[in-house]
Amino acid sequence: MGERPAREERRGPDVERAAVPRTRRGQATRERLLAAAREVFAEVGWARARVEDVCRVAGTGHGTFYQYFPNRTALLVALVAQHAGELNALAEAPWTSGDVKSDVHRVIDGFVAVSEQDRDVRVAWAAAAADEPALAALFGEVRRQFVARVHANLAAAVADGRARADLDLEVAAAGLTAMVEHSVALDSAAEPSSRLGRTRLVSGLTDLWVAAVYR
Amino acid sequence: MGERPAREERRGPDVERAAVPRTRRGQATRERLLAAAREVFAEVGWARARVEDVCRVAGTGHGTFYQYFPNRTALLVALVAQHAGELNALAEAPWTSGDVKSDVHRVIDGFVAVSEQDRDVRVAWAAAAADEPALAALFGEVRRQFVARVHANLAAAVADGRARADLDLEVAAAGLTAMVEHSVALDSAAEPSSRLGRTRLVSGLTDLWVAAVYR
Amino acid sequence: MGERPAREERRGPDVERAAVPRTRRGQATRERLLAAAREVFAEVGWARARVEDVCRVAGTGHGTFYQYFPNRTALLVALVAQHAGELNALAEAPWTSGDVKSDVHRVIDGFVAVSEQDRDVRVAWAAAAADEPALAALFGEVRRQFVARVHANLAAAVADGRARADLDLEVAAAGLTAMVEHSVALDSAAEPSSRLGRTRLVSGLTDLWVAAVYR
Amino acid sequence: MGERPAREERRGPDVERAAVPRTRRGQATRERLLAAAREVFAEVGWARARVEDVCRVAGTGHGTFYQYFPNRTALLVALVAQHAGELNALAEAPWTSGDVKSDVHRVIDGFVAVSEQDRDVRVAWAAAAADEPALAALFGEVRRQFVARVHANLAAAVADGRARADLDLEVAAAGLTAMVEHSVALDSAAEPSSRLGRTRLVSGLTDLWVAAVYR
DNA sequence: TATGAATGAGGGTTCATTCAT
DNA sequence: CATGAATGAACCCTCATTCAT
Repeated sequence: MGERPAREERRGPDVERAAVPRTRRGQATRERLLAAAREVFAEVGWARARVEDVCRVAGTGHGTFYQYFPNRTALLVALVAQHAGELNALAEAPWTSGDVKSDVHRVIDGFVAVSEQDRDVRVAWAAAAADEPALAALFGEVRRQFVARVHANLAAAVADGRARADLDLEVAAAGLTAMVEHSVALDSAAEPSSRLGRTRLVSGLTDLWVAAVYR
Repeated sequence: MGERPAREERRGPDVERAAVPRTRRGQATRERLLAAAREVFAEVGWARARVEDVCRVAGTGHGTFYQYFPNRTALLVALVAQHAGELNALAEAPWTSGDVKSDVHRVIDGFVAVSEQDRDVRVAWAAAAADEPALAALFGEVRRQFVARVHANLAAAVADGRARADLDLEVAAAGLTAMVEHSVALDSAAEPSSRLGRTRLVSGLTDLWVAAVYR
Repeated sequence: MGERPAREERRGPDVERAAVPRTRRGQATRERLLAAAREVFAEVGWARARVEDVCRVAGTGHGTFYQYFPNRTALLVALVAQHAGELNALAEAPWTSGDVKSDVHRVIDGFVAVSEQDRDVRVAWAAAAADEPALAALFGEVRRQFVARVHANLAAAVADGRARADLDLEVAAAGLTAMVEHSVALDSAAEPSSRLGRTRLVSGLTDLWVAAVYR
Repeated sequence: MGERPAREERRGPDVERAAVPRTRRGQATRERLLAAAREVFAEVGWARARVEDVCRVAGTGHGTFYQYFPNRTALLVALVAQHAGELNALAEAPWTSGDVKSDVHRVIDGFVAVSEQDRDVRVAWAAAAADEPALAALFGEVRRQFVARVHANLAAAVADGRARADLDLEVAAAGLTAMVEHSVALDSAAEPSSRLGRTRLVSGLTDLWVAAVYR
C-alpha cells in the first residue's frame, strides 16, 4: 500500500495554552462558550460545528475562543469531562441495597437519566471518538469502568447463588452494558414519535437484564 | 493532459456522473477502487480517507475515481450497499428450524460473521452516518428490519408459550438487537489482546438472549 | 496554519459568508481586492481570472478573499454594482435642458464617459453574463432602464412635434440605445490605433441619433 | 503586479490533427457532431458545453470527437466558419438596386435572417470571443467587412448628393452597423414575449438608418 | 473508424489557528 | 481580556485530451 504521511497526534504546548480564566468575566465567557457548544453540537453535530459558529452563538469574537481552549477538540473534551464525571460517579456509587431487581432498575435508570440529560454531548463524543484518539480512549475508559463494575456484581451474585453459575461473566458484563448503552443511544436518536421513552425503556431493560442472569 | 478552458459552475446533479463501467477493464478498475477504499478506511477511518489516498492505493489516477463514483461519499455508499444486502438477507432468511437455543445461536453467529468480515465498512458506515443523512437512514433501515424480525419471532414465542408472557416486546426486540449489534462492534474495535472473540461472544450472547426471554 | 479535521460537506448558502468588514483595515483590504480584480480582469479577462491571481495582486493571502466575498462571482458582482449604479444615475438624471442636440450630446457623452472609465468591468460583465444568470439579469435591467427613458423622451418629442410622428418608438428606443452601447463597447475594445476616440464617437453618434428621429 | 505565467496560445500540430474524413461514414459522423454541438450550445451555452455532452447528443463515443476536431474550440470554429461565410456573402453581394430605402431594407433583412437562423452559433461565437483570440479575430474580421461595405456605400451616397455631406463616415458606418448587429442580438436573446420580431425590427431599423444619413 | 478508459493539472472553497490592535 | 483580520494547507471535483483496443 502506498505510504501515507503519518498524521501525527497533537503535542504538548496545547495544554498550557488553555489559560485558566482568572477573572469572573473570563469565567463567564468560558461558560458561554461551553453552553454555545452544546447548542451547536445539538444542531449540526460535532463534525460540522465550526469554531466560528460556537463563537457567534456565544456572542464572542472568533479569536476569544482560543483564550479558553487550545483547539477545537478541547471544547468537546471539556464538555465530555463533566459528563464522564457523572458517569463515573454512577459507576462508583453503591449498587446493591435491596432486592436485585430494584437495584438493577436504579442503576439503569441513573444511566439513562444522565445520558438523556447530556444527550448531545454523548452523541458528539461518540462521533468524535471515530477520529480523535483522545476521545476514543476516554470513551473506552468510561465503559471499561462500567463493565468492570457489572462484572464484579455478577461475580458476587454468582458466588452467593443468586445468579446462574454457568454465566460467561465477561461476555455477560460486556453484553448487558452494551445493551443498555446502545438502547439508550438509539432511542434518544430516534424520531420522537417512535421513541420508547425513559420509563418503558428502563423497565424493559431491567426486566431483560434480570431475567438474563439471575435465577 | 487537461487544458482547462474558462471554468464554470457545476451542471446538473452528480447522479449520471457515476458511469457504469462498460468494459471488463472498467469493471476491474472499479473493483480495485472499492478494495482500496476498504484498505484506506481500515487504516485512517472514513473522515480522513482522502480520494487521493484511495486512488494511490488502487494504482489509478486521481481523475479515474470520478469515472466510477460521483463523489467521495458514493464510494462508501457502494461498499455499504453490499454489506447491507448481506445483512438484509440475514434478516429475511428463515430463523426457526429446531430448538430455540440453536436458532438464536445460528442467527447471532450469522450476524457476527457478516459483521466481522465487513468490519471496516461497518465502522466507516457508523462514522459517516453521523454526518451523511443518506447513510444514517440506511443504517436505521437495516436495523429496523432486524428489530422487526426479532419482534415477530418473540411475539410468536409468546403466543405459543415458549417465551414469557410479560415481555415488553418492543423493548425486548430493540434491546436484544442493540446488545448484539453493539457488543460485536465494540469487540471488533477492541485491542486484539482484550478481544473476546467470535466463539465466546456468540455463545455468551446467545445464552443471555435465551435466558432473557424464554421460559 | 489550517490544521484540517474531518472534512465535511458545505453548510448553508454562501450568503452570510460575505462578511462586511468591521474595521478600517478590513475595509482597506476589501478595496485592495476590488482594485486588484479590475487589474486582473483587464489583463486576462473574467473567465481566466483566478481568485489566486487577484489575491496575489492585492497582496493578500488566498483565504483572505473569502472573508469579503462568498465566491469568485461575487467579486464581479460587487464591481458591477458600482458601475451599474452610475449608469442608473445617468438614466435617472434630467435629460432635457435646452436644445435637442445638446441634450442628446450630453447624455451620450455621459454614457461614454462612464463606460470608458469602467471599461474593464463592462467587458467582464458582458462576458460573465453569458454564464451567470444573475449578471445577465442585471445587465438586462440596466438596459431596460435606459431604453425606457429613451422611449419616454422620444414619445414626448413626438407629442410636441419635435420628432417624426411615424417613428416606431419601441424599435427606435431599443435601436438607438443599442447603437450607442455597442459602438462604445467595440471602440474601446479596438486596437488603439484604429480607435475613433471619445470626441468623434460622441459627436458622430449624436449626429446620427438626432438626424434619425428629429425633424 | 505579480507576474503571471503567460498562458500561451495554441500551436501548430493541432491543425493537422483534424483529419478530414475520408469515408462517407466519417463525413456523417462529423456532421452529427456539428449538429449536436448546435444543440448543446443552444441549451447550455459555449462555456458549459462539454465535449462529452456533444458526443452523447451525437451518439458517438467520447474519443471519436478527436478524430474530427483537434480540440473543443475547433468545433465552434467550424460552425462559425459556415456562418461567417454567409455573412461575408451578404457583405459582398450587390447592395444597390433601386431606391435607397428598399436597398437598406433588403440588406438589413438579409442580415437579420442569417443571424436568426444561426442564432445559437452567433451567441456562442460572441461568448467565446471573450476568451479565444482566434474567434475574436474572426469576429472582428467579419464586422470590418461589413463596416467597410457600409462605409463605401455611404461615401458614394455622399458623393452623388443622396446623403448628407456633413456625415462622419467612419462613425456612421460603425455606428449603424453596431445598431443593427446589437439590436438583432438583443432581440433574439430577449424573452419571447417581449421580442419585437423580425418584421418590426427590420422596418424600424431601416427607417432609422435611412433617416439618419439620407437627405 | 470507433470507443471507453485513463489521466492530472487546475482552481474553487473551507476553516482551524495565529496575530496585531 | 477581547476581537476581527489574516493566513494557507487541505482536499474535492472537473473535463479536455490522450491511449489502447
